[in-house]
Amino acid sequence: MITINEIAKLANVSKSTVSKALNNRSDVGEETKIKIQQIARQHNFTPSAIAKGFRKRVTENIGVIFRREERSLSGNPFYSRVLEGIEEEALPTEYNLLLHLVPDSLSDLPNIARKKQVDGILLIGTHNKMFVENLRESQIPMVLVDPGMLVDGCYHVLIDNENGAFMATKYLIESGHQKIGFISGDISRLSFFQRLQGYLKALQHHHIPVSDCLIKNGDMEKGYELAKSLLATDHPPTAIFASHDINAIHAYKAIQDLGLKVRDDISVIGFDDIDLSRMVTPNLSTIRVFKKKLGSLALQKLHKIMNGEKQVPVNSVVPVELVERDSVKRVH
Amino acid sequence: MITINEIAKLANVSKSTVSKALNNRSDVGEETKIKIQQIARQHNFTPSAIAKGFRKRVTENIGVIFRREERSLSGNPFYSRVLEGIEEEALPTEYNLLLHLVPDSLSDLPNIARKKQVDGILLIGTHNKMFVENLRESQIPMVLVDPGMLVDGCYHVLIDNENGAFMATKYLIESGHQKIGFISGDISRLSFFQRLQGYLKALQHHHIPVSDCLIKNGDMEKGYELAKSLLATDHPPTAIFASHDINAIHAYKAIQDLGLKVRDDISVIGFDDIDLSRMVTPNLSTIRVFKKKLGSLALQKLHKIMNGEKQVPVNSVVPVELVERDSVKRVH
DNA sequence: CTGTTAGCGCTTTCAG
DNA sequence: CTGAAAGCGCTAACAG
Repeated sequence: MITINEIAKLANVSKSTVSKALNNRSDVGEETKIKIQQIARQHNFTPSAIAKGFRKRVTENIGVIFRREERSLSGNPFYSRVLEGIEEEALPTEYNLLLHLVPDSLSDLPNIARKKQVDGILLIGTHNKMFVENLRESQIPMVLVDPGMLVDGCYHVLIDNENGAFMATKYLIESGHQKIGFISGDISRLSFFQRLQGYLKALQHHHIPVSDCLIKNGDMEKGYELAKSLLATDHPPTAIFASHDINAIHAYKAIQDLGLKVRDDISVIGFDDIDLSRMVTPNLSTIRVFKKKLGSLALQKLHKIMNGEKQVPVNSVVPVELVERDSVKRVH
Repeated sequence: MITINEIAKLANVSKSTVSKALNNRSDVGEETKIKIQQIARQHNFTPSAIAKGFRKRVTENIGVIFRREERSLSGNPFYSRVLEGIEEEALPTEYNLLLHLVPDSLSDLPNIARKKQVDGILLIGTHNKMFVENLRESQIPMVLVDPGMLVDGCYHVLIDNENGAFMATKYLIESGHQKIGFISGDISRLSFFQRLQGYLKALQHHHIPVSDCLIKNGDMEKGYELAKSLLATDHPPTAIFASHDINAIHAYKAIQDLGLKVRDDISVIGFDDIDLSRMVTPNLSTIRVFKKKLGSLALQKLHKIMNGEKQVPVNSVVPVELVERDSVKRVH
C-alpha cells in the first residue's frame, strides 16, 4: 500500500505538499497539485483512515447501539428498518457504522466509547438507565431514538405515539366499535405508555367509559395471553387495539384458537406497520411508523451535533399514518 | 483523557515500561507492574484504540457486508439472525463490527476496505461477482456466508441446502403426497439451486417422475404468483415445497385467495424457519437453518484466518433439521 | 528488569 | 507557493 511519503518522492516534492494537494488546500501551486493528484490516482492511493484519524482525533465511525435481547434485531423487524435508515443516511458520508448490541445488564461505558472508537452515538430503543447516564457523561455526541424514557439534556427522535394511538382507536370507534380492548408491551416504556394515553384520549373524546379490564399489558411476546384473557370474559370486546403489530399477530392466533375469526368476530388494529402485517391473513390494519425516517433523521441530527451546532436539545417527532387494510369490520 | 505518558510521569517510570506493564508483559518487575496498573485503574485509563491500531497495523474491526436491497435486513429476517450470531461471537473478543450494506451496482472495493478500516471481512449472501473478486484480491482475510456462488480460494460457510430440501420433499412424500410443487427464488443463487437439487433427488429416490410444470422459480417476493400459477392448472399439486419461508407465506395467501385451505387442501413446507413461520396460521412446517450458528461459525473461521492459520480453504456446512408443525396433511 | 530511541502515516505550524 | 520539523499515543528493538 502506497503512502504519502512515496508519492512525495515520485513527485519530487515534500510530503507536506502532498498532504496539502491531496486535501485540496489553497496554498499549493495549481500545477503541483495536479501532478500530485495524478500520481496518487495512478497508484490508487487512499489515505489510511487510521493514521488520519490518529492525527485528527476523529474516527469517522458512528456507534449504533441496540439492546441485546433474544432476537433483538430479527425478532423485532422494527429496529432492522431503523438500522437501514441509518445506513442509507450514512452511505454518502465518510462515516462508518459500528454496530453494538449491549446486554441489558451492562451499565458502564461500552467498549467503543471507552476506547474512543466512535465520534458519535446513536442509541436505539430502551436501555438501562445507568448505562444511558454514563454515556451522556462521556460527552460523546449522542442521539436517542425511540428511547424507553426521555433523558434530560439529550436529543431524542421520537414517534408520534399518542397521536397514532388516538387515530387507531378513533378509527375503531368510527367503525362502530364501542368495547375496545387495549393490549401492549410493558407500559413503563415511553412508546407504550404514550400509546395507552392516545387510546384513553380517544375514548374520552368520544365519551366512551374506560374499563380497566379492557386494558392489558405485559411482555411484548405475550400478545397471545393478553388477547386470550381479554376475550375470555362474559362481555368480550368487539375490537382490539394492539399497540404493536407483533402483539396484534399474536392476538390473531388467540382469536383463531378460540374458534373466532379475525375481523368478522373481532376487529384488530396494530401499530408500527412491520412487513409482517401485510403477510398475515387478513392483512392487518395498523398505524404506520416511518422507521427508516426515524433512523435517517437521527443520523442527520447527530451530524449536526458533531459539527458543533450546540442547539438547544430539540426533540424530533416523526409522524405516523393510518393504514387501512382488512382486519377491522364496520359495525353499527 | 489520560495517556500512557502521564501515567509514566505519575509512576516515575518510562512510558515503555508503562506500555509493557499494561500489556502484562513478562519483562517488567512485578512491583512496578502492579503500581502502574493501579495508577492506570485509578485514572480510568483505556488505551486509545486508534493509536494502538496505528502502531500495530490493526483496527480490531471486522467488516460485515450485506447486499443492500430494499429491506435487506428487515425484509429477510434470515440475515438479521446471522448478524446476531456474528455479534454474539464478537462480543467477548476485542473486535468491533463495522456494518456495511453495499448497493448491488458497486463493484469496486468498499470504503472500509480501501481505507483499511477493517482487519477482516464477512461477506453475507449474494453479491456482484466483480465486487467479490476485488475484495478477494485485496488480500484482506475474508469468509463468505451463504454466497450466491462459490469463489475459488475463498472460505465459505454454507447451509446444508440439498440435504434439507431432500428431507422436506421426503417428508411430503412420506406423508402421502405424490404431486409436489416446487417454488423458489432465483435458481441462479447457490442456495436455491441446491434446494432444487435436493427436491429432484428426493423425487428420484422415491421413483416419482419429475414434472417441469411443477417447478416454478423467480423473485423471492414472487411466491404469491408462483404458487398461483402452480395451483391454477387442471391437476394441481397436493403439496408445495417452498424453498424459502417467505415464499411459503406468500403461497399461503395464494391458496387462501383461491378459496382453498392450507393443509386441508394444499400442504406446504418451507425452508429456513424464520420467526414468522411460527406466527402464521397454520404454523408452517419447515427446514430449520441454524442462522446464528452460520454467523458465529463464520466469525470463528475468520479469526483463525486472521491469526495466520493458512489452512487449505475448507468449506463449513451447517446442518439443518426438519421442524414439523401444522401445514402438512397426512394423506394416503 | 528498565529506559532510550525511533517511528507507524498523516497534518500542521512556521520559516523560507 | 513549498519544505522542514514536530508530534498525535503507542509499541518494539535494543542497550544498559
